[in-house]
Amino acid sequence: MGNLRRTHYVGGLRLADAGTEMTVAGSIAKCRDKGGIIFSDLRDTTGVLQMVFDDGTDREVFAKAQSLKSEYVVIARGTLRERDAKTDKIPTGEVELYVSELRVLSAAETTPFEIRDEIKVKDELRLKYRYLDLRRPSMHEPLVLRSRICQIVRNYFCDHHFCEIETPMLMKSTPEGARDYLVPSRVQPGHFYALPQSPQLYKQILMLSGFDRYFQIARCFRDEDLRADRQPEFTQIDLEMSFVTEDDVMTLNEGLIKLLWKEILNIDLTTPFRRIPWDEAMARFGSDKPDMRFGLELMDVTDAVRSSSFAPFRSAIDAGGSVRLINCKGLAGQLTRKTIDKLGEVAKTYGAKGLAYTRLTEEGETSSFEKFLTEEEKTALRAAAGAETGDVLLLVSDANNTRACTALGQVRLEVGRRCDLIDPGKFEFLWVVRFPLFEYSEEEGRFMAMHHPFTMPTEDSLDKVETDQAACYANAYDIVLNGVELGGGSIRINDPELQGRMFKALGFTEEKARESFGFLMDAYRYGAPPHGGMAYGLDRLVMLMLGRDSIRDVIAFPKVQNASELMSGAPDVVDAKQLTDLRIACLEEPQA
RNA sequence: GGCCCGGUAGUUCAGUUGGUUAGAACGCUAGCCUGUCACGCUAGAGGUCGUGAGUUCGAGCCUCAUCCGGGUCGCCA
Repeated sequence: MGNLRRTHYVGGLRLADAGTEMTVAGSIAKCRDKGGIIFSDLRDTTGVLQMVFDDGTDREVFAKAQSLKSEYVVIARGTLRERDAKTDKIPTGEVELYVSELRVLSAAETTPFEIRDEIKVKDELRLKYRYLDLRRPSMHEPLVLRSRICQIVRNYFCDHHFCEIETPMLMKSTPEGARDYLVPSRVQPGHFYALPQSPQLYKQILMLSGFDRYFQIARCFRDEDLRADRQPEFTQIDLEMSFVTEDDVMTLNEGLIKLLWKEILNIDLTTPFRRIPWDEAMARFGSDKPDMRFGLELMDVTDAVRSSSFAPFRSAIDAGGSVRLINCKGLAGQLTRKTIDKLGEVAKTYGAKGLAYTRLTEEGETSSFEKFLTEEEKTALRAAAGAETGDVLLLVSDANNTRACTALGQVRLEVGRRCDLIDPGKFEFLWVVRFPLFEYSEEEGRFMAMHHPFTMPTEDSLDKVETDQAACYANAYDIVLNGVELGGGSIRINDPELQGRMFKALGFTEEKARESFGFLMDAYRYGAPPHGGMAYGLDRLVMLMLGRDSIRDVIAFPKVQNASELMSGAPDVVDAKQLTDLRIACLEEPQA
């Protein structure tokens, strides 16, 4: 850099700074060589500034400017001045740097793709050259904002008497839950650590250690298949509090969300957020994370068609199931036969047998099932639905009520998207509360913990833990934003006797429980304050705040669908020696 | 593990019923241009059509397999 040292970042330079002598540094975003005058855009981490060279410029400097190409790294000194021709396309558009000294610090080969926001490039290529992709402002900004968000989170919790504590990344593998990433122990051959799926057990222990309030921005690992909003490693904002109720946890966290939205987006949110029991969320929206930005609520119309001979309804009702309906008000124009067929595919994807419909248009009505109904049933159904000309009724029947609701809930979302019912600028928060304590697993043939095995049952469920697991509810809560689960938590069991009953209800033998969670059960014997907490998916939080639709946009080096990282090429084979040290043999030859 | 979509210049894409020399835009290279900002003008270079096999006189196009990427169901306490 010679004698040049940066004095200014470019992003904040305005007309008021004109006349200032300064030195800036960054990369060349674009050159416009007009012959006698050269414009060159300089990009640093804060923004873009135009540099100018003309016949008043030192000849040697002008020659250097002619040689500039995209992505060359430079440092330049000059005087900031008002532009002759201003632009409002960039924030610094009223000023430019009239350069008197220029140094090329690093030349650059032609990049595999242009470093501009407007261009479309395949994800595969962008991820292989992630360092180039991250130079683009639209990829750069989310990470800068993510850092600010973390700072606000830290300050908020510290201000509220939380203690930030790091918990181990190498821990004991636990049953239940997601598949663990395993790490072999060299000093104890055949023994393995697991990477944490969450700091859950440690944070509960910290409450027993008397820290009263804990938080951590913690990396978590789950060896499961990826999605647009799921990465094998991700970050949680994790917190736990002693001597609190469900309400205390929710209120404190509403404060955090309100602060974040104000500081980052300058949006005033209204708190408290609404709270909806899980049963109601499922019945009205067919989801435990309902998107509340639009209506189209589900209705239970089982009674209207209870004696119907329509076979799908008949079999669902006879098996103790139900018939659910949404009335797509005034959408008959948009929901053509073809579109309804597509919606039927959606319903089937989520386990429904099909999607029944009635389309009421000016020209007449078409229905896939009403010919099987009596006039009375038809009238009752339409009355229940509040059906009018222009409406489309969509129905799912299933022996399993949750499945019926879930499938129709997904249809609801698809109708919302297709018919443009969702305002993308809206932020609709809610808490889903009173989750079921257990969930029946067809695969395991037993009840499993819906949240985790340390979740406190609700008062009215305490006596049913062993006897009626399907009717038990939990002091658990999820915070939901625009149809996405942002985070969740619960009040924990702090009574060893109740914890024992829970393990038993979950089908753990005494030995199995002891083997897996013995240290935790022991810890609770020495005095445990009542406590509860929650954890946010930080990546999803940042994604939603910035209006992105993939979690990858807010993670510096994300992994692709087969869990590899395309830039570095992880995972990769290792030396035979490394495996020998660990006493590990491969059952399958790795592919070259 | 299942289903759906995609892979053609550096990039994004087009490519007819299977037929001669595979096109466009942007980028790149060279030249010109003193107020551009998606700068403009002129010229030029640039292709194992993801990979392998098959059908055919002939394959970017059809068939099979395989690899890679995306979405999704299962899965994710």
